[in-house]
Amino acid sequence: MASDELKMDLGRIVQQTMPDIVELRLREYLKEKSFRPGDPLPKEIDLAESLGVSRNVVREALSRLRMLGMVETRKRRGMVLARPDILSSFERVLDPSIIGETTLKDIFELRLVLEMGLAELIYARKTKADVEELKAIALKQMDGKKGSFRVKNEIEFHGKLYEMSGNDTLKRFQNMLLPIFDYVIKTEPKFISGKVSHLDLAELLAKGSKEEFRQGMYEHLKPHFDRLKK
Amino acid sequence: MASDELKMDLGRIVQQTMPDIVELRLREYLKEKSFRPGDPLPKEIDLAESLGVSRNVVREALSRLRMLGMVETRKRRGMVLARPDILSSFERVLDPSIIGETTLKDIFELRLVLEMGLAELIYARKTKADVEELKAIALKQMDGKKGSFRVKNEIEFHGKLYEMSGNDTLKRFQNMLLPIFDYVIKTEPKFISGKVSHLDLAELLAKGSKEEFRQGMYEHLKPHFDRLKK
DNA sequence: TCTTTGAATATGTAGGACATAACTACTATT
DNA sequence: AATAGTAGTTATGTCCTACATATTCAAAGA
Repeated sequence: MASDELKMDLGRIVQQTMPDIVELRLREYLKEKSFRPGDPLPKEIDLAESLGVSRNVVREALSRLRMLGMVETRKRRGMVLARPDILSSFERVLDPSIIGETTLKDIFELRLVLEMGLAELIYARKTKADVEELKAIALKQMDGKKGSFRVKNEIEFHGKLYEMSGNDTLKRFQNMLLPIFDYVIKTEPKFISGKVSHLDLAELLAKGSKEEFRQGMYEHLKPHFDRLKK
Repeated sequence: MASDELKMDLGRIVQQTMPDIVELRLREYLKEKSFRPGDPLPKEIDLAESLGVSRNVVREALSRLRMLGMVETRKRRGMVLARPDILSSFERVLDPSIIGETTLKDIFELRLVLEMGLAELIYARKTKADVEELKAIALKQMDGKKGSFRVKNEIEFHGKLYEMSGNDTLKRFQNMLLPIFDYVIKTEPKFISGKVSHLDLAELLAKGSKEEFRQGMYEHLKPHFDRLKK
């Protein structure tokens, strides 16, 4: 029996299957020929013949590209290159119960980094209406007692901050990271919150400087920062 | 002829193909039964029979999951649930020539946000050796004249910063965003650099506070921040 | 000119066949 | 008895054929 160490050192010989290869070749092909979204692709049979594989194999590869949103197919008309949504592929894989411990930690840290850097975009784009809305969200929290409400409100508040960044991709990204945070929070011994509340942050955003706001955010997230390991 | 706007508003009715449905059902199935990495999956024929579809359809769906690294298959032994690498799926889709203009801009902004927030992790984990190495990289730049070297050195410097974050996922993420930045830079009228140089940043990191470093980073990236649109 | 009808075509799905690798159990050899 | 070799079994990998279905295109009809 091979030791785990040996396994680690040598790695596993992963034999490429035909669909793997075809997927790669197709990707190269699209890049080489600099296909643009909307351009039509050769039909399956031609691809199969050119590559010297069965139509089955080509279809498996195409199925992958279709999943990623790179190609769209319609009957009779054939296939066209499409513009993939970069986040939807990400979403498929983001399952906290499958992701490893280390990656989970990395992603949680990523959130901290994002929220500290977010101040730049927020201060470049925030409007009065935004700040008012944020304040309203923060105020709602004062009434809420139940834990489930707290979590929901937490998400709403921070979500609003991302929204204020004016960066849609970022906002969506945060949105799909939520289950991860949720998972991490749940595995924490207890819910710890920093000295700076949501309302404090909203006030800072209304009247304070970018640096003051960031400092406030740091304090708000401090319990998490304190747990960062060297 | 339908206008592009109308198309955008209504979206296209995308008819779900069988592999689409099967992929979804399999994903649900794995979640419901709370499969863990290493657990064996039923064999293809059984899946096909249970779902009432041909083995072909099941294989297309499985091929997708295999691509994402969610399942691994070995002959005779069957399939097992695996731990997907969350970034590899991302990588497949990150082609600047295909991604839309807006998303491209969003991603570039994401970089700015990351580098501003990165200070937190860097200051929590940096070592003397790291700082020295960073300084060495910054010094190399002084000699270089050619543009290609400048870009390479630029990447090396910022890459080192991500590395110092001690967050592997983040570092890899940055690495795969590089082609995007490259693309954005190339479409810029000219290469503009801020007042604060790499060497300045390295010095700040050695002697300055976290806030000073972040301020330096802001100045370094200032040309980009100035171009942020409301 | 507009509508309708039908043929043509590329993808979608099914099902069967066989190759191949890997596991099992058994056999033979020292 | 321990090891090496052998044959059989099994699930995946690949190929092939057939047909359904949607969509386009063009010809026929009003």
